[in-house]
Amino acid sequence: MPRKPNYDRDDLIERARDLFWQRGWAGTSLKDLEASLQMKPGSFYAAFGSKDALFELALDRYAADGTERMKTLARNEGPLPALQKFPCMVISNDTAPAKACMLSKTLLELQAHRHPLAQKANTHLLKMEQMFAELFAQAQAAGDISAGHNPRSLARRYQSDVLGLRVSAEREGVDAAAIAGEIADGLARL
Amino acid sequence: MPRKPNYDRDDLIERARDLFWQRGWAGTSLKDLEASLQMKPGSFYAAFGSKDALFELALDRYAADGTERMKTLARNEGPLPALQKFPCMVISNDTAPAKACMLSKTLLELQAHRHPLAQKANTHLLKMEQMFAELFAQAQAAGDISAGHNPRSLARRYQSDVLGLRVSAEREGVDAAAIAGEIADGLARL
DNA sequence: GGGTTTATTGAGCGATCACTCAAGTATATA
DNA sequence: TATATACTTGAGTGATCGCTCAATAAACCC
Repeated sequence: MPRKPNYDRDDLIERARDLFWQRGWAGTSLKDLEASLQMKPGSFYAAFGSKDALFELALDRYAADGTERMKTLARNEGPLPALQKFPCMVISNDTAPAKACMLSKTLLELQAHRHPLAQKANTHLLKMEQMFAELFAQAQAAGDISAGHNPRSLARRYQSDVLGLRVSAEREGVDAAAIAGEIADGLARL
Repeated sequence: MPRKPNYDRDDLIERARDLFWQRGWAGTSLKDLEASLQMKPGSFYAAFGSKDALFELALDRYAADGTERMKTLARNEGPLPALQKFPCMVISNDTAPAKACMLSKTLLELQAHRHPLAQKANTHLLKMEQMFAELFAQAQAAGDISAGHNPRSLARRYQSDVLGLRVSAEREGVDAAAIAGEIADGLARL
């Protein structure tokens, strides 16, 4: 004999992700969340338990979306073209709340406090790196990249470059698209 | 007929820089600063005016130190070796409060709020980029790097890579030294 | 040493933080 | 329709935020 909530939970998590992604953990207050999610404190805490718990859901959602976008790209265009297009893609989305990666923002903000969410971000970054490594291995198997390289090393460097690109894209007066192009060109020469 | 302060202002700024660098703007409270600087609120505000004002001094100090370290390196070893050794240097300093760049941390944390300190970080990053461009131009003039490249483009890419490296160095389980080595190797092939 | 000037102290300011809970409201089943 | 079971509301919690200021202490000039 229950009563259904009058909101879409996934939609709320998505809106929370956008807020947290853009403003960070400390930079997003419950007042901000209440305004964006159109929820009063009581509903908020009944639905999510705490600000941290919602942030974790948002982080999981962010990582899952990123992984899925990359895998879709690889399925449609092949491993190497996907790796080449991904950098440009992540900084070109003007509707996204930020250019920088939410995982790296979370890591940089909370790592010093040894906050569990920083550990969570760390884990997601590692999974992303492993996905990149698989794509590099597939590109090697397809003969698109020389087999002499270690896929895990390539992935480590690639991810580092993309994180740098996305920090640079957050700056003003920097042609991030040019950097993305250089990263793509670099992959073609491997 | 004044009374001298019983502290060394530069030393206080340095300690504040370390705190802000490690914990970020929102992550560093006045209580933290009071404890680290050994100052009561009254003295703190008499000396610095506000938390933001001290953060700005700390940011200026951080940028000046980084610039000086790089210029010293270039004076002692030449432009190209300096550019090659810098990435390894910034992530190897175990006494530093953090691996990541304070300017990029500040940018990522405060850019969304259009906080003046984010603009300040932006400006410092641009000056650093210009310094890198000068070093690339000098390396080209010395014949160490092919003259075909645009020094400003090289600097833009180099800085992006170093920022990415320093984010990666903040993670656990990532061999950042290996990435630094790859960046250095890449410069040798230009 | 007296007088002036400045540094230091620390209790406490209003605002905001994340969060709670009792009361009220809507929806399902019986 | 009656009742049980959620969900929603919003005033209000203690804690902490950045910061103020009147009182006190110390160092300088004469």
